[in-house]
Amino acid sequence: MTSKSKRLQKLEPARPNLEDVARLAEVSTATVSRYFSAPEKVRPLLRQRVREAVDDLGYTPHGAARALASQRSNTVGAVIPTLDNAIFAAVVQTLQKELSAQGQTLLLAASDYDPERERGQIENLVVRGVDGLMLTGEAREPAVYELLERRGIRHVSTYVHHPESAHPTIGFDNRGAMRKVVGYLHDLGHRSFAMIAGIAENNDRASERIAGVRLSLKEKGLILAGGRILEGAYSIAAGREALGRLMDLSDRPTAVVCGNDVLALGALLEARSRNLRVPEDLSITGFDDLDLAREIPPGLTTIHAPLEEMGRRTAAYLLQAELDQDKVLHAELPAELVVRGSTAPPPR
Amino acid sequence: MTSKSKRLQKLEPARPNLEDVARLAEVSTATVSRYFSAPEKVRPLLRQRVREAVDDLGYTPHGAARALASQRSNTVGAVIPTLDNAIFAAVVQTLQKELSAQGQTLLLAASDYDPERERGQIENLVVRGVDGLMLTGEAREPAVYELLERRGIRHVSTYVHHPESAHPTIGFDNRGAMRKVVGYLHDLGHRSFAMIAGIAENNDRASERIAGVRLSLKEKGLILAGGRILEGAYSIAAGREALGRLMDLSDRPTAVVCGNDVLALGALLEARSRNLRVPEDLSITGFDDLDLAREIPPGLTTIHAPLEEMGRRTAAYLLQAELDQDKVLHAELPAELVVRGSTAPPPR
DNA sequence: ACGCTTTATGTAAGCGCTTACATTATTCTC
DNA sequence: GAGAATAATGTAAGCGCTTACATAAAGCGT
Repeated sequence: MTSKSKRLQKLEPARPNLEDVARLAEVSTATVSRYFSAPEKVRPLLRQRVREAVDDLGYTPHGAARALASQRSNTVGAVIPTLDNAIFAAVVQTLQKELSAQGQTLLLAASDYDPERERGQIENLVVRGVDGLMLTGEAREPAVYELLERRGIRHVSTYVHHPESAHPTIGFDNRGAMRKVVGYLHDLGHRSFAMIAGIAENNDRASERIAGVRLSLKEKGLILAGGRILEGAYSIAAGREALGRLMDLSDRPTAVVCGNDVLALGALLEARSRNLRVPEDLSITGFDDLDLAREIPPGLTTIHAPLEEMGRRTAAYLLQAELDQDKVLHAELPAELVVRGSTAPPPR
Repeated sequence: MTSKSKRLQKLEPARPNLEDVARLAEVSTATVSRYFSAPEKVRPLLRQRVREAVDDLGYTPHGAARALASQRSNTVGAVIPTLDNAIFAAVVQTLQKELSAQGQTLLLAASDYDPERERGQIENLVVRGVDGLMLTGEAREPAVYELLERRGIRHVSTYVHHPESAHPTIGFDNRGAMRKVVGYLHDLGHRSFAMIAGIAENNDRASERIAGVRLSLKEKGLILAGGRILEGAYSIAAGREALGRLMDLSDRPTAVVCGNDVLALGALLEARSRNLRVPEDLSITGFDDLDLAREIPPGLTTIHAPLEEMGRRTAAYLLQAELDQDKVLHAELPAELVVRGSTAPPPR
């Protein structure tokens, strides 16, 4: 008497379910279920019958029902700031591939660098029942981590390495990497520095990079004055504009350290359009090592961010069967300096 | 007597469910359910009680249960070739934003330009119960569309405009756009053309772009000989290499039409490193209009692909409540020629 | 205050699957 | 070939929610 049985079958070809398959194959629903989740447990003869019934009916399992009954979603979430930046796109790309190779699916959300929105996205993914969650950076309210822990959802902060943190991290040492950059430039003889940074607010990677530059300059007895550290969105235009402002200073820096390759690229292009020679007149460095860094003349000296490896490790961690309960994962991936043509000793 | 009730509550803080909330708030489960899906239907007093119970227990709805009971997942899927290419990343980014503004979540999959894998990804998303699906291009086996139709899953092919197709499309006219490019170059006086294309196999966008160039040259009485059309992966390196080969030809082209901006960028860089002047010695065009196209000197003449609009329209279409049953959507978005510095009349 | 409509709440039947446990068939062991 | 051990099935109880429908409460016109 349900609305379903009332109508003629021809009018309602209703999505077939496990029971329909079971009936047609003359087995129980349990067997059909096993056919999908553990085929080796069902006798070849029945396996064959089930297979035929499935094909006949065009049956497809119902993911939500499966998730509800089994309490597993085979779904992993990722919250990144934006896909507009290749470094996030690359990691998501790898993550997606690895997950999909293991029969998992990726739920993706972008926060646009807004902590409120990020929190909403995370909560949403929790509701969707993700089994694991990749986060970008580690700076967020404790309440968020509490939720994740209460629900027992495995999670990991990426793009950072915080060995002392209570939450797992997979990434690299942003400060340390900038130290390498500054050390290298200092060794070349540079004493007049400036930095074009990403926007530090709500972005621990950006602020750690700034801190890295600040601190290592300090160690060398140098100070990064207020006007010599400019923050901008990660865009070529922002890089251009910032370099323009630095070059308009009466006391021009000889080395400009950029928070990422996109800013550095903007700086490079602006320098060129001002007829400044890079690296003879001015050294410029980036961070990330995008494809373009290698290709664009004169080649951008930068830090190589191990994006693929990060994606792979993240996938592996989130899918790992057993977790060492007493030890929080802190995987440090190497972020090495790649010297190319955009750096040289300062002009006399 | 279930394993749950056997244990002490302290040992098992078990995820609270609707019933727990209902009990604590002294209302029925239906009311709690309504509190979430239609709060205006529950009296303020009860609303308050429910809210408190939810907070007290730290309750979070269970997405799979919800999806199962309501037969809606509030989830939309997208299958793209790869995120490594900014044009897909940009659309996914917009799509994600728009969906998330409507309380929907994005399930993402990448096919790596492999039809088999794409099919698997689509099937997987269907199992996951996506309410809608964004596809890239339109070339795929009929069986895939049949599945989608049988399950009543709304879907749309993007990056193409095929007004005659039985499946909805939202995109631009790849052939027509290339016509504009060729027409423009021809008007400038070019008669010797070459093309650096993306790999056409399994990629209707790439092959339509090739066809567009071929056909419009033909209309002008010109032929694109075999050796003058090179296919390569969408990478700077491939663009470089291809331009190198073209320039090694005895009969060099004066205009090189590229299948996308990345290839064009490679071509541009290679030209520069060969001391060829662009556009004086050689005109180069791209397709997509990435940020970089505007920034890189001398500025890349290219086709502007309306990526944001495509993402927005796709989201709108997939979320639309009612669909006009008798009319298949074919939204053509404008793909205009953007003239910049990389093109000029051919050298004498 | 009375019936009538409108609005708010509760009851309970599923949604389609998984899986513990019971039952039955098969394979060994000697 | 009997009995034990093992493997293959089946039975049925949920998983946590939504929603049609029944019921109760509130509002309203006169």
